[in-house]
Amino acid sequence: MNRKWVTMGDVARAAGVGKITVSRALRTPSKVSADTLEKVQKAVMELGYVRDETAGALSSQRSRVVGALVSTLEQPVFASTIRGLEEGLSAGGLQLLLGSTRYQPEKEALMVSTLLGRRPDALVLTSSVHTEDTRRLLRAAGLPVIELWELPETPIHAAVGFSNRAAGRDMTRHLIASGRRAPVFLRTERASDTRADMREKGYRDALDGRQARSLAVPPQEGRSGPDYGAEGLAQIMARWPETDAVVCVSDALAVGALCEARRRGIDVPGALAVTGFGDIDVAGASALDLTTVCIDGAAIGREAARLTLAACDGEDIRGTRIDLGYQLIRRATG
Amino acid sequence: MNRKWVTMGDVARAAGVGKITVSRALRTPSKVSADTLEKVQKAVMELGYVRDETAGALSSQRSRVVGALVSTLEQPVFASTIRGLEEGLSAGGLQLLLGSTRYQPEKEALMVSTLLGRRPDALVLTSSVHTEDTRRLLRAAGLPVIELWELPETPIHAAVGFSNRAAGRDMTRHLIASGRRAPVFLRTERASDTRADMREKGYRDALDGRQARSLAVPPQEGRSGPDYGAEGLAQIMARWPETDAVVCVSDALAVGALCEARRRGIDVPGALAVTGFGDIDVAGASALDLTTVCIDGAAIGREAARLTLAACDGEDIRGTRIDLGYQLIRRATG
DNA sequence: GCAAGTCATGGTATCGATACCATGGGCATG
DNA sequence: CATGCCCATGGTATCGATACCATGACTTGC
Repeated sequence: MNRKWVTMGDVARAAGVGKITVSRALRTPSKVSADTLEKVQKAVMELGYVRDETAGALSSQRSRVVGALVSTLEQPVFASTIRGLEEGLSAGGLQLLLGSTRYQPEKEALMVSTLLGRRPDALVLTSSVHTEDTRRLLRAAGLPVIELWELPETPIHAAVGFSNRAAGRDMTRHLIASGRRAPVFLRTERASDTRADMREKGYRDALDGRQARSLAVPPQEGRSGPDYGAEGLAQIMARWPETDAVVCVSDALAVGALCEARRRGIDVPGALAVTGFGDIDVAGASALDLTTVCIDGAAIGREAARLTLAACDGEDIRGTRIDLGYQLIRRATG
Repeated sequence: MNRKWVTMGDVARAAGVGKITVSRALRTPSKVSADTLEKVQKAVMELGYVRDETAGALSSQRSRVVGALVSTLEQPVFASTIRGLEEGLSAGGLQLLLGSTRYQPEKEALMVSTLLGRRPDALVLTSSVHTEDTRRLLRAAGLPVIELWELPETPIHAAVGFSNRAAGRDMTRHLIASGRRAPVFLRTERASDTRADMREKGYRDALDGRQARSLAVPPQEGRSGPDYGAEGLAQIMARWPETDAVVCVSDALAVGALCEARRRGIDVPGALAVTGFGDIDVAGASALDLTTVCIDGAAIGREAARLTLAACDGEDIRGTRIDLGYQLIRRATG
């Protein structure tokens, strides 16, 4: 394999100018005369030159890379968030370096450290609960950090999201207001899924003294959200037969729970309400028609990109908290 | 914001050794005595040192970064592919730099060029049809390129995937074998979605002379797969009332088509079969129970990672074509 | 008409880590 | 005991682009 790259020096020689002029022509064309700009562009085209951003990052101390960490990409709303983020960043000339923690808190510090090795200009974390190791790393690095999907009271620097707790509370209140007496919260068991924790807290808020019941299905390799939902519903009905509503932590679980309920001949929504979270694309399909909470993942990503660009422009974003809210979508299942 | 990073020189001073020894202690610990290794590690911990991979990449001419390009992350199987890829790469000490083309062919060359700016050690492209610009860039860069999700006759270097055409053909044949006479192919209209093109070709192969009918719904901002599926079904029934099967290019479309059919009181699968593609997690849920083609996206990603690591180790991967196949999942809708 | 200022351009040092070569100590071998 | 080799370590040049400062040409204003 050919391992020779054309360098800025080659371009400079071909164009008959100094290297630095080539650099300016590409980075800040306004600082170069129209004449030389043209010569440089011609040489760039002819040689097929692609600037080495790594070298540029080293000398300018600005990498034009933003590191992002998500728990998983396989939840569609996170994928949308990343899309929004990537669109916004690339419009501003920044690139995205992606890592995933797979809900393992001990991986977070490791991944942050790996990302920091690339000297990103900012970091976007899709989570707001961090280990002490992670916090130490972030403090030492001293770069802008933007947290997504939750709104901590005191973000590290800035946060974009909505209140998972309020969303869980509103959904549960809605169920109670429409006559449900014994709603149960259904989730998967994950040590560091604080978004799920907050939704569950919201559920408990709404119950306010009444009996709160929560079931957490342990995740297993090779099984999917709907599997857990189906299994969870079976366990719930076995343990608490009087249950008349299941508040699921995600749409995937809700779809599984809903189908399992129907399979057992339980009348939904007559005898049992089932609600989800996220409003995935199939949630509104008429065979499911799931009552859920709609989150605009792409908007969260876009807003995060906007903040990131501002921070990279030197703006002080500390203390910014942007609440993008959520929307309770009432459909057929509750 | 603090913009000062601890350097290798700082660590060397603190540990009382030379910089180069620190480099070796971190990169190839076996080449350093146990004694100095310990001293270096202690200094690293105390100073909170994180190696600057950018600088390392510049001097070693190996970035330990792999660029990946996908059409979209919002299709769950691509998300799984990326997960598999990322898991495999990070196990081998490589990082993933991600870009997305959003099905716009003219964006591909731009994105490839942007990725090449980071001097990746290899490139993974989730597509096999490239513009001439892209091919020129790849040739000039001369790095290993791995194509996913399709199996071109002559891959640039290596390819991992399955035959979309065979999958489309098998699904259609299955429908014909079970007595369907007038299957219609339903897809979204995207200029460069060659995977959809190949599935459609397979559909035509299976019809072999009989009348092939295909409907392409134009994509619009803010609408989702199920929307297109529902709309597509409506148009199909209006234009070709005798249709007794709809072969959808994706599960998301199939869910929409299925629900729309039911809403119209069409008996599925009695009067109409509906099939999908991808086996998304909710496809198997009993309310849908969709007949579809299952693709192991994560396996494609893992296999791609394996090849990438081999290529980075200097192995010649040219000509490798790995067919991971697919599985026709027969459920209730056809 | 001359000082002051602006603009385009180039030279050189620098960013932080690694490759390459050099060096010196310790050990085995004859 | 001398030779030779290996191992651990360090010095210096280098990767490719940019920051900073300098230079010279040319314009502007009184």
